[in-house]
Amino acid sequence: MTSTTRERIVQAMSASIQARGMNATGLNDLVRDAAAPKGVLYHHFPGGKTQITIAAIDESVDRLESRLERATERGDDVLDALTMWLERAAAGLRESSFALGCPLATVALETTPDDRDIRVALDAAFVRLRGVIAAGLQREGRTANDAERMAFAIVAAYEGGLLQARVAGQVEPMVEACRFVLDLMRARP
Amino acid sequence: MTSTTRERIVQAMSASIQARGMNATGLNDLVRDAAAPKGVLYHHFPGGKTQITIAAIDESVDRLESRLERATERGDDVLDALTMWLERAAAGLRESSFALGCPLATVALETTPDDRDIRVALDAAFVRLRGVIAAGLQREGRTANDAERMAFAIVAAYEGGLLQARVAGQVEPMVEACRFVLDLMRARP
DNA sequence: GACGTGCTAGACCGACTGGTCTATAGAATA
DNA sequence: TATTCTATAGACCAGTCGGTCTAGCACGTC
Repeated sequence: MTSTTRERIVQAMSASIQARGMNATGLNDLVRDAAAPKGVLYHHFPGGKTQITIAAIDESVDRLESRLERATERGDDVLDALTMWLERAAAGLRESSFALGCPLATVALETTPDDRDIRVALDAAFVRLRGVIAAGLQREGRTANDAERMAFAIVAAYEGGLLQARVAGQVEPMVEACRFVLDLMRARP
Repeated sequence: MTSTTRERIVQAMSASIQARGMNATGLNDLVRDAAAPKGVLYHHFPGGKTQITIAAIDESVDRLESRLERATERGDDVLDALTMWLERAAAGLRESSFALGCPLATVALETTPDDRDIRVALDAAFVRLRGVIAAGLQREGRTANDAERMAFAIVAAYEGGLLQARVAGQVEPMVEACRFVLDLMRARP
């Protein structure tokens, strides 16, 4: 086993959130998937399920952010880079038989305003992802204001399209929604 | 009590899904909110929690569809009508202190492909809502293809924006994302 | 070797879950 | 009045939940 117990637990949580969501993920499932005994949860995550969820969010956004940075900083047109990202996301969704979604969005809809710590982590996560997109757009001459608004819209189209695609069992809702938004943006400098 | 026991249970489920999601809603919560004894669940919903969830989805989409039809069939410009809808949604979100979301999206992210019946109900729900929007756009001269694509994008922007707004604790992500998409569409005949 | 420390290991807990059961009240039909 | 059907009513069930506990193992450092 190359990874630490703690890492395996966080990864199991991320994966299960993508497929089933936070509330449908039991701590027993987690220790089974991570091949760990129950007690390690108490040791590594004294904050309980909330702490594991936040760790999974942080791990997910780290991964997403670096992939997004790599895609948008390659010098090509940012909107083209996002279109390619979209194609790969669609392929991945189909490969998973429409089982896997975005872990951030799923947890977002499972929380109430009382889950303060989780929502703070989620908000910070979306701020970072939008920041990468907006930075790329600004590098291409968009104003800070325009870039931020476009980032809102791009992330929204992706999350909202993905959600419709999963229940439809086909990628079209996600692909069409995102492509439509990206094309309109391209047409308007 | 003006409504039937069955209706009160379905409404309690809809409301709780909006706030907490399906998995965080216990059957005990439901019968408490509906002021009903446990046994009525067995009687009215022999299909268990799944059947209650589907009934809540159907009830929600009936309500949403009729409101959306009323808004888009008034003869005004459809995109203007949707902008007004957006303003009201933003006001409602703020009023709820960012507690209430879309019941369809929440359940969508809590289900797996194994939850076939629920996903079928959700897909049908989104098809109906997109259908109302696309019909309005076609009445204004858009082609069927364009109208459908625009409906994908509008619903996606709404759901994705709402999700970001809830964790951010401010309406901007939803308002900016939707307004941006609607404005771009207006600029392109 | 003794000791402290970081971590593994799994038994165990009360609370709660979705779901089932039987008893019965009330209205409609015979 | 007798019977039937629909719906209410709440006790009850096995299973699972998140979480806690103590025991012990493999390390270093004194």
